[in-house]
Amino acid sequence: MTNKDDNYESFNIDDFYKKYLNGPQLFKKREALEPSFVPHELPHRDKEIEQIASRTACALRGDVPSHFLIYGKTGTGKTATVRFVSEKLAQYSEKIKPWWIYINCSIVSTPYRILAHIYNTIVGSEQIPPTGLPKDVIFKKLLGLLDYKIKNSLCFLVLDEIDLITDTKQGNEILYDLTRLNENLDNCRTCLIGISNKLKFKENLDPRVVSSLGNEHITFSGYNAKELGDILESRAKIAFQEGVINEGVIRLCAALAAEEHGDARKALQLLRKAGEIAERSHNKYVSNEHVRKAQEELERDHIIDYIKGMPLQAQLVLTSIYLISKFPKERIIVSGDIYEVHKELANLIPGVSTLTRRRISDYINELHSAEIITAEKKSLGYYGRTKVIKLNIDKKLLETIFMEVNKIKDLLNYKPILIQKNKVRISDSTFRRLG
DNA sequence: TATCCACAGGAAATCAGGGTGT
DNA sequence: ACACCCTGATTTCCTGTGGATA
Repeated sequence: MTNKDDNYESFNIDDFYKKYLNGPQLFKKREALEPSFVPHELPHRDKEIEQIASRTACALRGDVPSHFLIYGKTGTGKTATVRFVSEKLAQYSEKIKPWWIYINCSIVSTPYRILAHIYNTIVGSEQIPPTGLPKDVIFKKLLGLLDYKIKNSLCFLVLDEIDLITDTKQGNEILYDLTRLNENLDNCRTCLIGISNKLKFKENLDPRVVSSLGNEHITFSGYNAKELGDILESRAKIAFQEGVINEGVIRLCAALAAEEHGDARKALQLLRKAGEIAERSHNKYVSNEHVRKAQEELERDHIIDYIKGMPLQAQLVLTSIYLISKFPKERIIVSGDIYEVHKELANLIPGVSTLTRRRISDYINELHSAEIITAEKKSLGYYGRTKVIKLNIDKKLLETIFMEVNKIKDLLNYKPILIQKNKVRISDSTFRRLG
């Protein structure tokens, strides 16, 4: 929920709704632009559809496909293609239709929950509680259920964003267990399909898992601008009223999304947001200007959501960085400074504990990979090895975000002791001298 | 050339909070 | 009531390290 629009001195909701209803209606079916929408056709994924179809086709003859992996960056149609093929496969399955169970590892992220999710999906209710039982008990229950409920048939287990669980020992273990499920089953067979955004995720995969899962894989490449244009066009026809979208708008959305890695999700988001902006400003059609605004807003929204969704301690780490960078004097921010300032801030808020260096270091890394800050490892010789941190986002934007976070808004004018005393770990001149 | 700074970051352990079946 | 389980956040313990300095 964003409430940018209701910050007026007095907002009249009745007028607003009346005006809204009388305004132009641009959308016909907005869902067609959502990431979860599975279209009837998937332009420019013929090769990929064919590969997945041929890997899984033996299911039609009662054979068991071997496990496989799918690689490709976000918005290249991996999940949509799998869903598309699964529906087609069901159409052609004469006797018993195979089961398809989708597991999104960004949500269902622990071994216990993966097992519970599979079990609960098959029985159709929450029979396994969210926590409390031993894992092996659930595993045995699941084996029994598969043999009983999916008798003489096949169950596809699709693990989306599988790379999110392979960085831990437990994650690897559950994958190993899942790949060997068939050895413990009598009547039912399973096929594992792993979907990953990261190409190099195999690196921290258990070699035993690689051998049964990773030998075969399908790669989805990004769409180029023309292909994105085709996708947008076919979706726009479903989503918008006639005449709302012109070709230039589509080309612009496609070009902007192609600049990333050919991300269709991004292209669709852009188009949807542009439509919303046009509607909000009572325009009858979408213009290039709306698209550019949409891009800005999406970027902003993304940052705002991310920061607001961070745990308080992470927000405090970011606040520390903000406070150090706020004071006019150019200075180098290093991890040690952040640790000190965070300690001060944590002591100012009741019920918040200070963290160890180790933990702060993890938060710094997280902020770096979210591209909110840049943290560059630097060796300063006799002055040690540290990370040099820079704030990547606009300070004003950060202020407005933090003004809405109760525990933090009062800290925004706090002057950290190391600023007060003008303590500098590594002086600017030293830093410059060392390059 | 040995030393030493100021951390980085991996692995395992711990803790609190929420749960289980008996 | 009890022993035991899972999870997520964090701590503890630890080894590693690039390069200016003595």
